[in-house]
Amino acid sequence: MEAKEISKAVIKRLPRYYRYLGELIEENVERISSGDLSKKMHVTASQIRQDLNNFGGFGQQGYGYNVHYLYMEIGKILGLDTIHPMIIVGAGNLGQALANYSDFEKRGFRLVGIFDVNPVLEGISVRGIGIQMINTLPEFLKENPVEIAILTLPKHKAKEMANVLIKNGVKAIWNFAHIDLDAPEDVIVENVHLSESLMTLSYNLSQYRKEHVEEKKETEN
Amino acid sequence: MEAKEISKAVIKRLPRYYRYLGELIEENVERISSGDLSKKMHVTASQIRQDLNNFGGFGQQGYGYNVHYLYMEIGKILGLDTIHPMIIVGAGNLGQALANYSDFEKRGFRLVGIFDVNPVLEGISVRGIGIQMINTLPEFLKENPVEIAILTLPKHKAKEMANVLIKNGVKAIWNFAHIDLDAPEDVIVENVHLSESLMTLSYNLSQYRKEHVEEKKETEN
DNA sequence: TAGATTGTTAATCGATTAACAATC
DNA sequence: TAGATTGTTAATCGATTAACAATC
Repeated sequence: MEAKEISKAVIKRLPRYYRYLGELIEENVERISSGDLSKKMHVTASQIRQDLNNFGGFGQQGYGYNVHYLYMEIGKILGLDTIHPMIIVGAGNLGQALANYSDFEKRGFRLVGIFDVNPVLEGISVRGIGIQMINTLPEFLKENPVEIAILTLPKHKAKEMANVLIKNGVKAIWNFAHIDLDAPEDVIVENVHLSESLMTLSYNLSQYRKEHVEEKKETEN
Repeated sequence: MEAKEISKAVIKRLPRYYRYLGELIEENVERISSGDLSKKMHVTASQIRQDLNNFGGFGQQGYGYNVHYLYMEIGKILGLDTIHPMIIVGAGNLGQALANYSDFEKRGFRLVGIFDVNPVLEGISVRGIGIQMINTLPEFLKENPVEIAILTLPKHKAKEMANVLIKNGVKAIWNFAHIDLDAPEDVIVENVHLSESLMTLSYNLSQYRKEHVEEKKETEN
């Protein structure tokens, strides 16, 4: 049985399904059809059924999908049924903001350490976790199982520290630095490039304006 | 002359080209061919040429692309040649982290106000800008031109405030709240759903493990 | 001019949507 | 059983890659 590769596009949509299903649970909705869900989410029913069927038949003909069951199943697919020990590397504003993000904990992402290069920050406690100096990191990784490292260091330091993380067995890096890390293929890298997101917004803004300056031309047609 | 719609996929790649070109400028590289750039960026040369030709012929046969010229042109396409006045709505950890992000300023994104609902924060200054109470926002928007609002409020407050922003003429929302805003089509919304990004990482991590637990099966083939 | 490399058309590949038989 | 809705195959659409003539 070949492990059929699931496309990145599908995977990116899973968390959004998960979110909507969570909301439906809060509203005490017990079942939903792909048709109804598609209206809520502004996607096609076909896409929902195709996406889900990559992972198995979660629905039932004539009935639809059981909301709670589907929620749990997608949770499992996303790996939210296990605890993921996590460290933050870079305790600046963004690092600290993420440390304070209690939602992650709920989903099994457990913060176990915070590290920085700046001695001024040493010992300062964020959400009960003291900031440690980065030279203690290799030892820490030997003694504590860590799956995910959140990399919130400025870009000139990020590349170097990424290598330390990888060398010491971290299996995934959530990268907020504005660089492309070149990690071996057994290390997962997920990038959050905020400035690129803002530029995309800026593009759309500029584009919209251009189109509407040209509204006069439309009247000629 | 019809305004041919440019695909979202292309637009998302533009900031990355921009970033690599910026690096090339720092390395004093004057020109580059699509072939060489493709190796650096791990994409196909074909894609680079196709992408760029959506916006015009920036290169020259037999020569390649002038790095500085292309950098400037992509900057213009992304709207980085103009100033975008910007406010932050939600002065929690993330809001403050973004306020402290000096890189945005360099690209023309100028922070002109910070707002929150929490009276404890009133008057506290972040990067020289005092946090204001959110009820002063409509008046502020009347007196100050604001293009972009960064929405870093918890989700239950975010929807409501998004409506206030839209009603008062904000043209774009950079949304960090875990909800889908339904804005009119003349308001640009760019979402940064951090928890969804982390779930994608978690999926890839779990998936990788599953595949490598099954490595034993591979030996049977 | 000859060599290099673009701009662009054509071919391929993958993702989305539509359709419908299977089935609860 | 009849109606509803899935799971899945087939059709369409769009994006990526390959190829090459145009041209610097």
